[in-house]
Amino acid sequence: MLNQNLFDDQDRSYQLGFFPIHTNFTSLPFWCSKAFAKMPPSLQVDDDAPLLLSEPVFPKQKEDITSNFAGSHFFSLQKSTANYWLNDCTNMKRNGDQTENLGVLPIKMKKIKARRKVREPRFCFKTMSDVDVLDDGYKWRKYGQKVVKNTQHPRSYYRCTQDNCHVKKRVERLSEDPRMVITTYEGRHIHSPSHDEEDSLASSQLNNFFW
DNA sequence: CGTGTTTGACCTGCGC
DNA sequence: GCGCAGGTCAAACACG
Repeated sequence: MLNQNLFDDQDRSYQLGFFPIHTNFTSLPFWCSKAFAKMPPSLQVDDDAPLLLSEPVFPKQKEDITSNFAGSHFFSLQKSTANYWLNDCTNMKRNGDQTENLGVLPIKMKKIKARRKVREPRFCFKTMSDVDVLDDGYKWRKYGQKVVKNTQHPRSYYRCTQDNCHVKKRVERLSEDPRMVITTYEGRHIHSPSHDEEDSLASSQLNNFFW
């Protein structure tokens, strides 16, 4: 298994996702639902600080880790039964056909608050963009739009168009700064990005690895 | 005609 | 239990 060292059956932990972050970032991605967990103070997002992430990039090939993301910080988010872990995978490198994590720095987060209902994992990105819907390689169908209280801009709801894939995303603009787009992903894709279908077979395992 | 968007109605979770 | 707000549905509509 590619990232075997990130799985722990005894602790029932599993990978939630990876965050390649370019060097010009001014804040870390944050776990969207504050009810789930809170980042440790050193990683908390300051709402008053300028928030800028490069567009969320989802590497399709493992070579992307060492090529396209060279010089970038690269984090993985892992969930166990009781905690969230943020691993710094910046020094990940290839070793033949195997990819291994080097210099992984697990950061233990606060205990997860018990929830009444189990939800799919969510990831939230704040991106400075003129367009609302960022190209993440997947095909989405809009199924709703809602004006959220105390906000000027409507929130749009999208579903992945792939059969049997139940991933959803919400897109809204920050009321304090309309230049910022907040994109929230919910769930995991069970397929490769739509523009990458020709090598979906070869990358299917990788896709599970990354998302 | 097929596909995607719009939008009002309806459903559901949550706080009080 | 009630009311509010967020999330979803689905019919109507737009467009290529």
